Amino acid sequence: MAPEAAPTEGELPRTYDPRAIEGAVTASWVEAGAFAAVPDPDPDRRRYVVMMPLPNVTGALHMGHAMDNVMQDLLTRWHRMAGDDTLWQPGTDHAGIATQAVVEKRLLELEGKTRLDIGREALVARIWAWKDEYQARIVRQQQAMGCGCAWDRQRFTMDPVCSAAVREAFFRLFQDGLIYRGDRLVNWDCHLQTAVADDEIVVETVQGTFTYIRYPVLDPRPGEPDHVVVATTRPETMLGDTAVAVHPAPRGALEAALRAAEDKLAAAPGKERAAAEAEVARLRARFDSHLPGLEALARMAADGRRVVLPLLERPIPIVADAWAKPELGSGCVKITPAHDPNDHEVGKRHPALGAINILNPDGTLNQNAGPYAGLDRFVARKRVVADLEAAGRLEKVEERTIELGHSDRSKTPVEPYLSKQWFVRMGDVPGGVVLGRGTPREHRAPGLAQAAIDAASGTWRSPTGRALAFHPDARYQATYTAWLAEKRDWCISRQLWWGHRIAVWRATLGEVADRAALVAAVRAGVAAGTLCGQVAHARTGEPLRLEGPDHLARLLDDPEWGVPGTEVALCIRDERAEATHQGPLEALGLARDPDVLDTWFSSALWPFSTLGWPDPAGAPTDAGQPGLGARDGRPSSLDAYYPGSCLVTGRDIITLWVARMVMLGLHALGDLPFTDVFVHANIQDGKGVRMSKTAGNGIDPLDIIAAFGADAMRYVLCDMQTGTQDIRLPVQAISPFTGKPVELATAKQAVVRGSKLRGVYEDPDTREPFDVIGTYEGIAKAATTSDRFEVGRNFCNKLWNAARFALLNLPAPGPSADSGPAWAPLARAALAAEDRWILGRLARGTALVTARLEAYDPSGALGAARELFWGDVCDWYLELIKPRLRDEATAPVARQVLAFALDQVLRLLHPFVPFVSEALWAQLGRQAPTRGITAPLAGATAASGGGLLARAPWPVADASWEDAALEAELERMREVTRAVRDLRAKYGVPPSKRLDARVRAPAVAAASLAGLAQHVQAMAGLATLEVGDAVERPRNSAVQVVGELEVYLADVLDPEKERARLEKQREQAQKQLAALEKKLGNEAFVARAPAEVVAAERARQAELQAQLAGIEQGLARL
RNA sequence: GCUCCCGUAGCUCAAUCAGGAGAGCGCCAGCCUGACGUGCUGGAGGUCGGAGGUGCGAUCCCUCCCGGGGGCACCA
Repeated sequence: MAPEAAPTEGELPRTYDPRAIEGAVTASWVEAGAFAAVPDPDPDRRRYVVMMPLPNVTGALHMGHAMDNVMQDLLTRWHRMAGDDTLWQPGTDHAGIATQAVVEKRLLELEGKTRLDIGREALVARIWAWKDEYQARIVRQQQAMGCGCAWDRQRFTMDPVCSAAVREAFFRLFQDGLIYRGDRLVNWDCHLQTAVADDEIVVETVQGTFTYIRYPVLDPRPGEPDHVVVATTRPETMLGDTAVAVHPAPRGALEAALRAAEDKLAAAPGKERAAAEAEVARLRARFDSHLPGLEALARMAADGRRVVLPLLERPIPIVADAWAKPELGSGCVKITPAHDPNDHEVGKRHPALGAINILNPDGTLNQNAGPYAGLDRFVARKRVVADLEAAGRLEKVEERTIELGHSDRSKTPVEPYLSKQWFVRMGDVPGGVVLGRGTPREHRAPGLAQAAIDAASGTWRSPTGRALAFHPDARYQATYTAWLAEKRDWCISRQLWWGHRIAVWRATLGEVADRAALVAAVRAGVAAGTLCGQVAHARTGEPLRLEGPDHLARLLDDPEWGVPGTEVALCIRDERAEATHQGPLEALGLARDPDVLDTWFSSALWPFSTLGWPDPAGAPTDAGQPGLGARDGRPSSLDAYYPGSCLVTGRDIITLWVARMVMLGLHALGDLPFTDVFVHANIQDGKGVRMSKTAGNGIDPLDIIAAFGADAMRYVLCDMQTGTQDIRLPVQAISPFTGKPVELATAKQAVVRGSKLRGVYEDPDTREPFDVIGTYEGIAKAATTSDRFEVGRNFCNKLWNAARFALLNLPAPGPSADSGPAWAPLARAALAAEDRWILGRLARGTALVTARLEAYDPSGALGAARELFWGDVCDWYLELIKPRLRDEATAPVARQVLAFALDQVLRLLHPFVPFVSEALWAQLGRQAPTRGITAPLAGATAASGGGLLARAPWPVADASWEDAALEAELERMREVTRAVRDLRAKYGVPPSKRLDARVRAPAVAAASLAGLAQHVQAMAGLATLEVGDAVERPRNSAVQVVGELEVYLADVLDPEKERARLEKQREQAQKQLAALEKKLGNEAFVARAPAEVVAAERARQAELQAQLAGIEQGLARL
């Protein structure tokens, strides 16, 4: 067919154009409900459940998310094809503090207003609008990537279904005494005015000061120091000091420190010696300079002596506590229990000290700061220092770099702040905790954290026999276990407006109008299971769980508890119960806690909140969504899809999220939410910085899809996913002003409205700002690109064209199809050698791809599929059958094998490149509706199990096609072909020139090669080929030695070139042989190496000797 | 400070149990070969970060050094 002829009906276009197929393929999936999860009534059907690591709605997805999503899609498509009842649950996360911060920031930037200006209701409404916008955008991105999620099950952590689960989980943990409210030092964000978790803090090195302050000793006696010196980076906190501490036994502690330093010096490698020596010297000097004073102070501490806090002139005690290290600073330390975590611990050891909070939530000082009340903490800091100096109490001020924790959300320094917060108890509890209460999987564990640690221990099994394991690299189990082992209680309250409001109503008894009515209400509620409660001790604040309907009544008669300061906290189970209880409780004087829950609390429930727990049948799903309850003989979604299978994520949320899902899944349902944690690589930008929404260095996958196609992007992501090695992705932005590419690794961040917005860069030519992640209104959005994705597009084009070639040779579709020969089973004997060979390769390739997927090795799996498709099918099989396809007598068998090979390749490639494979599959189905070798394959047509490739069965390797002898014969044929091609290239013979060749080979090899001679001729462009064990080398022929074979190519001899070429080969062979002979000449090697290694080396020696002999002969005949 | 990982071709990354170093891109040369120039054929290119050690044998195991990154903790 001439190129300019119009394509026949149904013929594929010449060039792969992703945009022409992606939309239609997506539509066909959606229309068929290809990814819907419908619980199978058969309890023995294998399930495969992946819960999407819910992206948060602060912004759009970048390449890092694309990697995460593609990995999940790869696994779920594969499992769906393999026949599993598969659910990939999509959804988004409200990301409490992050989203509120983004919206608040925008409010301030665009309208100059704060949340207090517009109020709680209006702010929350704006956040919902933001959420709607970004959730839609995220879904668009995921669908464009080809994500085969159960889209009709889309959930959001604050939707009614998930909210019901959050409320129930909180109620149950509260009821079990695993949630309590306590006085804790939290990390306080003064800007957002909320507590933030440890992992929401970024520590930055900043320039700071060390302020040394003198505290005069009250009534010093002769021989005693008249003051102590303490140092601090935050001088204003001295206003909250309640003591000064000194080590109780300074000499012993100093000696211990000196010994440690000396040990370190002894072990110090060269570079660290000088520093270690200096440290030892410094410590020795302290025995004279500091120790006497410290010992005096230790005695004074034991005596109950005091110092005077400057400025406020408050006497405070000297206490003895090992927290004060004689080897550091002055050896004394100020104790501020309300504003320093370590001091807080000291405070607990000396309860009489109390704690003085000097901060207001907004970071100004409160009335406890006396004359400094009302000042911002940074203003107060300066004034305190100035006043100390004026009072002569300032020893010195040092400039120093300090590590300062900043809130990741507001970027302002966090303050340790004493406040009441809600916590989940992570540690072991007396009697243990009940996991999966009321389920068939109910069992006990020492505590929540321990339960999660045990789950990954290797020996533990859940009641259903499941355990947790990390893939492909088990080392992340150590991260997980190490974090859990600390068993630090989890602060779950946030002082925000956006989130799940805690459903607890509280009051002190003093505030309760009618105790009898309260007792009655609690009795009724607890008995009905709609209320549970805790009381907090008036003095210690220690919580006590109410057990049984009458517990509160008894406590109120107890003089220890029945006092006005005792606080009662009641949790209302759900919204229906709230309708009953809220009014009466509030009338009694109880008020709802204003806090909301940490986002990770609702995220931790994701594997079952999405499935309708605790009541799938009653779950208030959205309009158009399927119900989650059991019906039509099918189990509920919860029963079908919990416990799940695999969690796919980057390593950064192993502790934040994975561990918490494990704990809360075990607590609620008694089983693991998944058994496999697949930790994939993170995508880094060109500078090696991990892409993240907050860093603003993300790249929009839609840009890459627009430029190269979704399949190309997926191909490259899969190919990059090797182990857990992070991947650098150099990216250019296309300037919206000049159209020129801008290398982002070197581009300047732009300053817009006085601040550096994340993800906004400056055009190097126009100096105008552009935005690469598309978050900012009014800033031009730049498309991004990276040439790393070209290989993906090239691969897809190759696949497209190979399929196109096959389809051009298969019967045309449509009414004329019946003119072609019908499908018929093929006997092995009817197949040509290359047919049997490719069937063997397909079997081997299928097994290899499957094995690599099972090993969580997407790159290996894709590599195997690519090698099979490109290396075997395209480079050899298609070329080998071209002559047969031109001959109607031999074409039908070749066509049938070709259709089968294409079928198998498309199935194997589908999880990697779903769009192009699905499009080609449709065309293959039209032209070869029945496919197979000995029997028709399942899943090829609508009649045999559904027309979509996404739902077609995964190939099963048929090892009976593997034939080692045949493979060896074909391999010899390929080697001879390559030898001829190599000679042609070396001698510059144009491919169009037909040559005469001879091969001398031992009889057996010669016989098999002769049977394949026509292939060598065709593939190497030969006019004639003579093979035998006695063929003569023609005069003037070049020679190539291939193992025991010698290939002669006539009429190309240029003696000088030939000599040079052979000499080079000889040199190489000699070099290798010499190394080998040296090895074999080593008696120790022969004696001590394994026999099979020695034998292999001997065989290789023989081979090299034969080759060398052939080369020598060739040289001799020149 | 503790701890983990990484360093292999110009680039981005592989290499199972220690036994002849690979892929893709890029580069060089040739090719308008009956689907594909987003292609085909051939080729060059590596002191496996450095130095020691153990082994018959080290890219691989051990120690130290250099360089890069992550996690945890702490800072009077």
